[in-house]
Amino acid sequence: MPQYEHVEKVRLLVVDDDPPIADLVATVARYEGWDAVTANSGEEALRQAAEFHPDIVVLDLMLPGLDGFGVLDRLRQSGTMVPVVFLTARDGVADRVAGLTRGGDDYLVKPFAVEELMARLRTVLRRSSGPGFQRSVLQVADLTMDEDTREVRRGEKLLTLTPTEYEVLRYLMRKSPTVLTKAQILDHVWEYGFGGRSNVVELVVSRLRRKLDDSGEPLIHTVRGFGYVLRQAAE
Amino acid sequence: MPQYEHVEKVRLLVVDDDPPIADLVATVARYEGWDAVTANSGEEALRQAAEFHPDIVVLDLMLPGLDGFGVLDRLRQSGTMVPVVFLTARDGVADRVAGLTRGGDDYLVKPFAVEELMARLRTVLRRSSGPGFQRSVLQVADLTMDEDTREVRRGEKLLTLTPTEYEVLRYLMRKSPTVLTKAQILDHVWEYGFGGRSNVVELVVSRLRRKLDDSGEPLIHTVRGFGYVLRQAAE
DNA sequence: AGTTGACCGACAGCAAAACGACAGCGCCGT
DNA sequence: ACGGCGCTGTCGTTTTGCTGTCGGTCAACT
Repeated sequence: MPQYEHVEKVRLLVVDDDPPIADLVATVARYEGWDAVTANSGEEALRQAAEFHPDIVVLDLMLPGLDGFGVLDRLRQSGTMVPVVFLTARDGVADRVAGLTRGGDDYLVKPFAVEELMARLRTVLRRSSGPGFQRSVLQVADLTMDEDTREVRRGEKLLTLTPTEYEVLRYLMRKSPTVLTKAQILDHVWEYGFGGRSNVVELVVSRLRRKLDDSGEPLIHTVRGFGYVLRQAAE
Repeated sequence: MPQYEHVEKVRLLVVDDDPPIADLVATVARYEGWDAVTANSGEEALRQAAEFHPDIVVLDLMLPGLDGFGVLDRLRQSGTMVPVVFLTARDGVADRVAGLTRGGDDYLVKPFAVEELMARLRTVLRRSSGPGFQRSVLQVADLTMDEDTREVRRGEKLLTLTPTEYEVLRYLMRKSPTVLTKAQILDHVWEYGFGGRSNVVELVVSRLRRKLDDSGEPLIHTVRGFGYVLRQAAE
């Protein structure tokens, strides 16, 4: 079931001065089976990095005192090549971030969706773990999703999905054949702090169905009173 | 038989300003062999959390004084990652609930059914107790129920159950081979405060029988004048 | 054979889900 | 800076199918 396999648990360090955010990320990561620790300041981050030896770091750029850039410099000075995914405010330092993402690192704008962050983390890990990294292709029945090229196919047929549709489908595919509630989908795929009603989930599912269930048997099933599943219909 | 196994008893803190509700939940939990304490205000909840060190918390969001969100914040600030299942009024704070299932927590709308609550608690515990959590599959004779995929099978044959049927069957399976009275089933599977003390249970059992006893020997047996059991017929 | 409890078909009310239509917004190209 | 287009989410309507009530029939125990 898991797409990315480590022999050992992935070790994640989350650095954000807003404890709820740091905990949120750490919690979600632990649910994926990772080891996660948090730091709420740049200084603490350096301490944790030295002790914990993370495989990957989520680093907020906007930190009081020693900021994200500072943390990054010090990390690199100490010789560690640990990959980093940056977090930045929307209108923050977007241009300066661009230069940071060369080494296989990545960045995300706040507020983000947790599934999006986890996907980026998995991608960065995959790319940075040795040279011969392989593609990540999700598959459920005759539906495939290539996370590198963002190509989605039902059988041979190429589907054109909007960003939201893509994210919802990825979540459904990743969790398949587990049944997900609308609240779970909403909470994982939409940005934290999104106020909208779970009605949007129905809508996106409806649009997804039109695109992918058009050709062939339905793959997205409604579990009335509970939620949705993506799976091949069992007999 | 139990899906989630603690070496020690599960420690549950129930927070609700309505004492009957809090006691109801605590009582059911104790009946399952858990340790349970109650708190009727946010302040008391924090005190209890500090003293009792629960493994999981049931937290009503609508509390006088320090409300559920406040309690949650304080809990998290104090560094405890204890998982929480929230209770909310139907048209109350349903919108503000967005984001709560993201960290692995869950929520339930009042009035709820006790078995539903217990099931959610077990799920959350299972998922948050370390990595590599396994599926929860109930089995009685050749009848299986996967609580993640909600797939129910009699032998190979896949059954399609409505939500109520599913809940009644889960309760029967979980308690098998104990005989349950209709009142017990009604009290556990239907929302507390459900008015119709009619023959709904008979009806649902009847519908269940048609779906699952159709193929093979009957598994649901009537104990006339008392109730129902789910078990393989004893010769 | 009578009495009581259980079973279950039929129906109606209702809640959840599907979806069409529209409006706001951001993004992009010019 | 402006205009256009496509994406997203809201609203409201339609559709679906679950749920519980009623009441007649059946089975079991006395």
